[in-house]
Amino acid sequence: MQTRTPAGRTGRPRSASADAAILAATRQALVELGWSKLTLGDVATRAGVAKTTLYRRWSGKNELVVDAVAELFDELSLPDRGSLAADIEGVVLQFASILARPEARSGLMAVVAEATRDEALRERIRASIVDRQKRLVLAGRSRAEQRGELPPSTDPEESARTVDLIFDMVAGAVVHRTLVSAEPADEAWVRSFTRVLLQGLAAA
Amino acid sequence: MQTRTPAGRTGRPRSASADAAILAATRQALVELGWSKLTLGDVATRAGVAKTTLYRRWSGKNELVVDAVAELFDELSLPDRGSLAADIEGVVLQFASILARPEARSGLMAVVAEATRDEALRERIRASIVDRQKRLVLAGRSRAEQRGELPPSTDPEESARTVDLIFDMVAGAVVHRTLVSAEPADEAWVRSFTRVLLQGLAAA
DNA sequence: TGCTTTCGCTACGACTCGTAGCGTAATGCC
DNA sequence: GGCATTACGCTACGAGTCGTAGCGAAAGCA
Repeated sequence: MQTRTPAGRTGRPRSASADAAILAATRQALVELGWSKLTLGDVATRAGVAKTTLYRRWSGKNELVVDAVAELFDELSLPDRGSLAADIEGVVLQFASILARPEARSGLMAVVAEATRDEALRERIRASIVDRQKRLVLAGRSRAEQRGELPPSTDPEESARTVDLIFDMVAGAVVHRTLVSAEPADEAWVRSFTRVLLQGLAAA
Repeated sequence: MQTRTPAGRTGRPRSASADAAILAATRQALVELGWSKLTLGDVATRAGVAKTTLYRRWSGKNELVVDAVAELFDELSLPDRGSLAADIEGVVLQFASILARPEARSGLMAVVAEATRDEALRERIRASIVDRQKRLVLAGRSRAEQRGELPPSTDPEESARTVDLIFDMVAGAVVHRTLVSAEPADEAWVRSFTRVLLQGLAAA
């Protein structure tokens, strides 16, 4: 993923199956060993490639794990469940089920931690994980506006800020619940969360 | 912090100043090196103690950093600002200013990541950081109830669940905003956040 | 058939880890 | 004051990981 082989390029092309094998091996190693005990040499062995092959494609552990984890979030979708509340509950449950998987838990938090001191890594995470999933917030809002559950957005800048805020609130709450409080984000919790998010604390 | 010298104990007592020096050195190393490049040998040198002394008190890097970071959150307080909204805004801004410090950013996320595979570490984090700050949510609610801004809580179990939910929403949103989105949780953001938290998305 | 790039393999110096062993320093108990 | 006990600083050690270099073979393209 680091440097795709350009189209008009001479020489032996990089093996596409090696990429897939390496990313899968990375996730498997995250499950069995966790972030700190994961070594690139071990990943290479699991994937059946040489360590040097791995270093030719990824500059280090951080970048590799970002790519391995990013794929997990692509399965998120926003099926139409009839109401804004139901739509939110649905996608939050999906998000929670991904975060419940050990390869996502240990990998995601670790790269975020590393990203606090690495601007390029932060950008990579934002591009390949965060921004890609903001589509869900946008889709949910436009659907709610069509239903009349939310007033149509006017100011585009204000609108973008709101999307960011919602995303931070939803993703942040689920992550904190799952990883810090270490309690499951189950249906009961998701219902309570959605109620507060939509109607506020005062209404409860 | 690991094993305080019991009262009626013979032999040379552990140096209390060494504890403080080690924790301060750990925070300094977190600022300069970040989590992944922080080594216990380096921390020992910075603190002016032998590496073996450090290992006698903490079993590893994880436990040491938890203790070093936990101290940062003890300065949180909940001054009475007159209304629930103002109280929340105040404490969220304090929390954001702590998370803006590099020693908190890189240290906290990293130990949370490690804790996904270490039950004892998770418990240590909960005891020394998370649960200790839930007092803020409790204080804010009881103050709001006295003001009449919130209905008095009846069912104690339901009440405890709500406290946990609020805590996950507040802490999660600030952490996500600061560390993942990498945008400052400034006054404008905090005001928007508080408005959604109290009145809900539908009202906005 | 040449040219180019990737591949697997081996080997390497540099570094960190966590522990052990030693002699010394500081305290409580008799 | 002397003794037992524990903490301390220091040094050294094997084990493991890091990221890179060099090699010959393989796989594409002109």
